[in-house]
Amino acid sequence: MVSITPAKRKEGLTAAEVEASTGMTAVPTATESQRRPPLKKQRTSNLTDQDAAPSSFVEELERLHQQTIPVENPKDVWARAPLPKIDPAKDSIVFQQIDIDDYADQIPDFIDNPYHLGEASILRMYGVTMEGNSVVCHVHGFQNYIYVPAPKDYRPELQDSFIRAMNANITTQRKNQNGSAVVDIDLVMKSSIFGYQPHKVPFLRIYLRLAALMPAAKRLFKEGFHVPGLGRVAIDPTFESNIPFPLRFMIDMKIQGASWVELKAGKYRMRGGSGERRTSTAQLEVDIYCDDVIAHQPEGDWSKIAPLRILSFDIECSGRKGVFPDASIDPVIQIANMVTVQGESRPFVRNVFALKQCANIVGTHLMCFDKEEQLLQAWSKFISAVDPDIIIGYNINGFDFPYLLDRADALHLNDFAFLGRIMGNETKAKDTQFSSKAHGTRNSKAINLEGRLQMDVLQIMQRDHKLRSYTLNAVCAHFLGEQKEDVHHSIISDLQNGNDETRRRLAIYCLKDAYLPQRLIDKLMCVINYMEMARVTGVPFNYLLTRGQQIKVVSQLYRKAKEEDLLIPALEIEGTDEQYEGAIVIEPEKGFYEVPIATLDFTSLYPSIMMAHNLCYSTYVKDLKTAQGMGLVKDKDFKITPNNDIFLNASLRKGLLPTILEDLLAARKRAKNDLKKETDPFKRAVLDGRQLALKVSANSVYGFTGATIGKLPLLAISSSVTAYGREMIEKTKQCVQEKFTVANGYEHDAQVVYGDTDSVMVKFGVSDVASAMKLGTEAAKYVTEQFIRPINLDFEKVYFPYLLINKKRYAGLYWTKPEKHDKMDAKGIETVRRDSCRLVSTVIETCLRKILEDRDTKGAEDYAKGVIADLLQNKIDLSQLVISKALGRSEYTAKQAHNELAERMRKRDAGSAPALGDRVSYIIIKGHKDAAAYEKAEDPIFVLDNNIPIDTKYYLENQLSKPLMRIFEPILGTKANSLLCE
DNA sequence: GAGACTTCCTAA
DNA sequence: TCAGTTAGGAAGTCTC
Repeated sequence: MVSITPAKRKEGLTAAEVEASTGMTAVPTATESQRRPPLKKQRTSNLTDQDAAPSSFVEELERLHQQTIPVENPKDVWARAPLPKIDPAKDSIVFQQIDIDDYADQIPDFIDNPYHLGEASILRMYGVTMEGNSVVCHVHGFQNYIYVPAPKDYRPELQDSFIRAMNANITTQRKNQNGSAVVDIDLVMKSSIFGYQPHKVPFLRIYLRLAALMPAAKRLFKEGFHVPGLGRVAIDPTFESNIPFPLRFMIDMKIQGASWVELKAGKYRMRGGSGERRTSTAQLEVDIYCDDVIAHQPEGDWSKIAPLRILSFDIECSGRKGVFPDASIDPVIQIANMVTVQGESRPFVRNVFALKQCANIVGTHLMCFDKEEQLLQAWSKFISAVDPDIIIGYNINGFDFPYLLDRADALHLNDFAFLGRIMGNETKAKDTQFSSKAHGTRNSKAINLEGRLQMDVLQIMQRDHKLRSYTLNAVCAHFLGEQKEDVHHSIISDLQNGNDETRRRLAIYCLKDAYLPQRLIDKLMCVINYMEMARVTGVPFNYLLTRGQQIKVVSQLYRKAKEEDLLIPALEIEGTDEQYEGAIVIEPEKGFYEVPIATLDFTSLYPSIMMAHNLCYSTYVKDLKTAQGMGLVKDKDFKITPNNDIFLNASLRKGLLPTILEDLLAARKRAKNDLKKETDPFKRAVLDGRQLALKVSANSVYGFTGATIGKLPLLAISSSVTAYGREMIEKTKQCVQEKFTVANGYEHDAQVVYGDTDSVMVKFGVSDVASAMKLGTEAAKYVTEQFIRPINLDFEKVYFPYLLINKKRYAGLYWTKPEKHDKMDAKGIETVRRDSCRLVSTVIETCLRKILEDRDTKGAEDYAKGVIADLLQNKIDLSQLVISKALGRSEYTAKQAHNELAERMRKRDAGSAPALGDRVSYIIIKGHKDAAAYEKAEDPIFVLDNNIPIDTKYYLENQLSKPLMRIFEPILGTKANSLLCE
């Protein structure tokens, strides 16, 4: 039996209760802040009774335990379902592929090998069968290739000479090649996607023996080389020569990311036993020829998801006081693990690997070790035994994995770091950097775990959700409405060095930190949503976390281009800083509107513009002269965009991007329809994830064409899109204001009071919501008729009342039905910004509610005055005053509060100081007169521990006053000033 | 002390 | 070798 201990519960306050009793409640607050307890002082030494008290999490463990089927030995549940007997002659193998990589090796004898290659690139697909067996599949015979336009005098007879010349040059550049670089050349008829080409022209498809030779081949063409019989050959750009090899394979074989593949009986060969040598730890290892892999499109029955095993883990290490743990010194003392089958609600493995004895925990398999080396080795074996498909945790890429690897290294454990599915492949942490305009720069680490997906929940949160803080604590409070029970790192060592009970306490914390990432992933349905994104865009699952937005569009573009014999050039990016004009923002008629304001929106504006006007690389013509040269006639064959760019009409050639967008939007419509009919919650989740992925994908096509630091920028597309958009908004405004007039028999003259990019806000003059809705619907229909299909203006909602503060800043009650408003909506103002302190957002939010919902401006004023009084009397809890900002760069020209603080913190303890990309929290403390804000910023914990006085004047004058004035002024006029003078 | 410039974050 | 877009408010610092 699993060791059962009756939960030893000492009654005590929960952490939240303790916090609540110590915090001050000067601010009656909106929902979000109620979930967040006030900042509490962290104890840094001396264990108290409370430290031995078990947490309420034990109740959760007990619940999980009660659902567990008892087993003799907890390790018995680790292994996967046994592999059924397979007869390769009779049984097909069907699995969901989740990861793919490639390597170079000798091609086995039984594989068809027409070029008699020795060593060649081999693809390796990893996956899981519906029965839950893990699979590694070696795919042979697929050669990487690039295209170049055939040189003018190229003739098929020159092929051997051409290959020899390339080989001579490539092997001289790269020595260690075992065999020649170029395997074969095909002469094919294709055309470039980049600019309209009326005819296909000859291209050379050059097959490379090793995938890794692609950059060398590309470079060779760029630099030029001599071909006997042809002369000097220099070609730039080459085509399709910058795509990752596994993706190339998937595109050509029509395999979508995370989709199902089938290996027919008789077509594959099993490894192990008397067969080929096994190289992986997967249950089933097979070889197959590339053309024999059958790809199933992820639709209908093939939308299902295999019973993937998800391991969530967390480690604790024993640090020294005030110093961040250092793997060369500080031991790993506990590792907690939870293993769940995707789609099931309960982890079937819950265990802790602990250093030194530890009291039992209900429903938890405890493994205690005397030596750290034993602990680490046992955990490594546990990974192989459980054989997880997905490994999750919080900051596992940034901390847990690197720490474990460094620690194993420090202890000279030679057999620890083999955590992937390929035998002999050592797991290492490699520094990586990711930087983009949207997400800034961030350093992280890449961990190779061949065949196992990694989902670092921290990274997922940072990518997908804009939050004020990304600590596990803050994220759980936000999404799960519950707190992680925080153990300050300085007491971890004390707990470890205490007794069985204190170590038990620590283990419970550790377990909960392993459980929470799983809860988050489940709640946000990350696995399903990411899989659907991989399926929709066709990229391998792990690209979604390790790469940017562009690869997803590239994958779709390549797939569509291939169908039409179009080739994609590998442009050298020269990082131009040239910008193009974006969307229009209509000058707002600022003010407080106590009449309904109807909002009309263009649905999927940019995608619909690209579809309506056939904007694409393949329909683009550089200039009029070129168009005339091709005998094209304006209007009949092409149109000139408001940006003065030329694109063909769809009647002459339908663009690829419009086709991709139509497919995406049609697929979304299908998914949404299916969703309406579906009742099974699991299938519903899949469909919902799909429609979301389809929408996001459609919207990112425009951004891709405008990405000047990108794979295939064509600003003619992006700037024409925005130009059309600007024209449309202007026209919409004009249309509405001209049609809805007293002169035309309407009650009032309509007025467009604001509009941004794809929307206009209309005051029809009517005083009730129902009439505004009716007119809004009528206007949307009328305007839509003025545009080309599929452009569509939609009536979406009414704001009433509506407070229009400035461009991109407004608030109002949001109505979609005339009976009752749906919610209060705020855009751009302090309530939705992460860089204002919580005091400001809650005060503004509460004032807005009083003004908009209660229509009680006086109440709002009194409330604001009350808060100001509390602030000046120091009655506001510290947590309300924390300001946070992202540390966006390592060098700043101007001094910045958050950066100056980060630097000071680095001097105190480099390990725990904020890193590039992290959000830095700070409080403005009292300083000498005239001190700049950056001199007065301090770490909230430091302020609390050292009882440093707060600069309340700063919070009043620099944080509260202006936002308050901005919302009160449109209502009270200059009277608003009196608010602050008392 | 005004205004240019830097930085962050949001709207769409 | 990788990295989606522009518009725009607001706060703070720098410069003269």
